[in-house]
Amino acid sequence: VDLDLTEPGTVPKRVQATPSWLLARASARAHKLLVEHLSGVGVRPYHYRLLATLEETGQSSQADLGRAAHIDRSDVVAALKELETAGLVTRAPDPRNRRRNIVTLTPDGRHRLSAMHAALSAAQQAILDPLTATEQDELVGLLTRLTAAGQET
Amino acid sequence: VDLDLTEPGTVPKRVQATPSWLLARASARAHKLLVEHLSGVGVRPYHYRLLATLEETGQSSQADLGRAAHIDRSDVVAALKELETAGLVTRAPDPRNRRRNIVTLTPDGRHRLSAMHAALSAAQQAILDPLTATEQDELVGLLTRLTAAGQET
DNA sequence: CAGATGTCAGTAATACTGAAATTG
DNA sequence: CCAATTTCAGTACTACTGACATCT
Repeated sequence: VDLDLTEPGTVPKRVQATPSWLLARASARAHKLLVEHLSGVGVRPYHYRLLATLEETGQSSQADLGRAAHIDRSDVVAALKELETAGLVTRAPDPRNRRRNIVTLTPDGRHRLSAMHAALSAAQQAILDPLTATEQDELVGLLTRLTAAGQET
Repeated sequence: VDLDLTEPGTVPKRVQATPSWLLARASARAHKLLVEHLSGVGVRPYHYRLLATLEETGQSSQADLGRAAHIDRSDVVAALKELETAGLVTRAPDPRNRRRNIVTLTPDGRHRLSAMHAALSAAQQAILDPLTATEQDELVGLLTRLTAAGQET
């Protein structure tokens, strides 16, 4: 490919230093690295977020899962269907509230989660690699403040 | 069972502080704000990048435009078609190289660009609003280093 | 011939909207 | 009736791939 979207210098001057552009580029790079690392374990970011949420909170309904993992309920359906096909989770109707599905991590799903955690860590290291340890902490702090502010709106 | 969505800690602990997650959230928020501001002027980010590039570099071919604006040439085709329909640019075959189309900003396009520049500025201010001036500079600096490092991958 | 260009069709992934059916 | 849940269908934006015809 002759088009390198991570290269910063050729974009219009009015765009070049804008936070929206820098965030888009940094996020695209991070996402690419994350997808690459997770694909080695056979999952996408959506899958991992759902599985990690499930591991942390135990059984839960799809709606609760989606809220906790920050994934829209309609997207949860599709991702969960794939995870069920892959044998990483099971879904069963909740006898106490028959609108709900109880989603449960299978032993195999729990097993493979450790490899996913490792892949996540490796991806984060690759993402932050160009920065010093101090800069990494600064960036995480600033981004945390920025995203915390966007949570209510 | 009931999860509070307004609290910032709803995502799994393993994901919560990861740069990939923070960058994704921050970028999504920035993109949303940018789209909202630009939609007031009737364009999407792709359109603006192309128009701003055209204004800066003057006439150019679609391939050159795409490289300068960091947009794939196949996506340039679609966006340019929309801009031509809207009367913001014109396309004419290059007599000196008949593979190429020469893309030119129309007077109307040039006129409406100033409103787009204003929309871009407003979006950036909204994006950085939760941070102090010092933090804003820090963030831009860190993101610039991060994206500059992704050049060769 | 290789290589650039414009074009089209299609896909991937995140994110979101609207609506329907079921249940509480 | 109203609200929550699951599900499906569809859209928006970015990003990318493969292919093809044309032209240098």
